[in-house]
Amino acid sequence: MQNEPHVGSGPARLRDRPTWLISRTYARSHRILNEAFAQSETGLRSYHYRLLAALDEAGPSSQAELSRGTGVDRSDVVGVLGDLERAGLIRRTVDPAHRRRNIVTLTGAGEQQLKALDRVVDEAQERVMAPLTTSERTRLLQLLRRLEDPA
Amino acid sequence: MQNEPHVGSGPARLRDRPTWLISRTYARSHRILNEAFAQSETGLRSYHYRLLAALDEAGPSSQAELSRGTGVDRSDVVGVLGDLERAGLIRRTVDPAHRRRNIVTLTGAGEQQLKALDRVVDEAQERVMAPLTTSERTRLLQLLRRLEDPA
DNA sequence: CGCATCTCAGGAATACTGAGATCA
DNA sequence: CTGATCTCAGTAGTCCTGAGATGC
Repeated sequence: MQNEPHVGSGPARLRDRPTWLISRTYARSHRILNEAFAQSETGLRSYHYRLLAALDEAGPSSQAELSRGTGVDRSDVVGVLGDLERAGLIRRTVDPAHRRRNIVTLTGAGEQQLKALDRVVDEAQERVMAPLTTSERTRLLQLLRRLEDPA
Repeated sequence: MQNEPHVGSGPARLRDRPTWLISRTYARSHRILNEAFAQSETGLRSYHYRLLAALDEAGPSSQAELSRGTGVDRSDVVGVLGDLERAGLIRRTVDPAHRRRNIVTLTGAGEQQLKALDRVVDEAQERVMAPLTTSERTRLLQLLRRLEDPA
C-alpha cells in the first residue's frame, strides 16, 4: 500500500469503527471455535453445542423456546435437532397438553457429550481471550452484556 | 422452560461465555448494519464498503493487499471488485512493474459513494452502540483492539 | 524450480423468508 | 378465525479450499 496521506481521511475509516472491530473479533473467535470443534471429531458444530447447552441450562424445552433462547432460527433448529436425535443425544416427545409441540429432552449420552464439548469450548475460549488479563476479560464481558441486553 | 435447577449447572453454560456474547453482539451489529445498507438502496453491502474504505485509507492497492487489509477472502475480492468496477466506483489497471498484479484505484464517483455510505454506517453504528455511554464505548473499543491485535 | 497473484468453481456454516400443515 | 408450532424449501451473505493460469 502507499503511505502518502490523502484528502479528508482523518481517523481511520475502517479500523476505528466499532462495527469493524466487532466483526473482526467475531471472525477470530469463530475461527478458533470452529477449529476446536473440527478437531474434536465429534461431528458436532456450534449450533449443536448451543442447543445442547441451552437444554442443559433450561431443562426440557419446546423447539420454539430453544430457538428464542439460542438465536438459532426456528427453521434451522429442526435440522440440528434431527442430527442430535440421530446421534442419540436428545429425545423428542409430543407435549400431551399441546400435541403440536415437541418436548426436547437431553439424554444421558447428550449430557456426557455436552461435558466433553464444554472442555473443547473452554480451551478455545482461553485462546480467544488470551490477550486480556482477568480483570479486562470481566470488564469486556460486562460491556458486551450491556450491548446484548440493554436493560 | 423449567425453572428447577439441576445437576452441575453452575454458572450459565451459554450466556456467560465470552464466545457466546461475542457471537450475539456480532449478530446484532451485523443485522443493524445490513438493514442500513438495504435501506440505502445503493445495492452495496458491507463487503463493498470495506473495500472502498480500505482503498480510501491506504490509497491504490493490489487486490491481495486489499484482501489482507480487510479480511475479505481473496476469492471474494474478485467478485466484489467486479461489482464496484461495473458501478464505476473503482478502476483496475495493470501494475507495470508486476504485470500479473492489478492496481485498484478509487474513482471520483467511488469517493462520493463512500462518503454517502459513511453516513449510513455512522447511523447504524450509533444504533449498535446506543446502550453504552461515551466512556464505555471507548473502553470497549480499547479491549476489542487488544483482542484483535495482541501487540 | 520457487513464489505471489488473479481468477474461477464450489463447499460449508450461518441467517433468514415463505408457505403448508397441525392443533389449542 | 387467530395464533403458535413444527416442518420443509429455498435464498443470501460469509468464510474457506482447491486449482488453473500468469508473471517475477
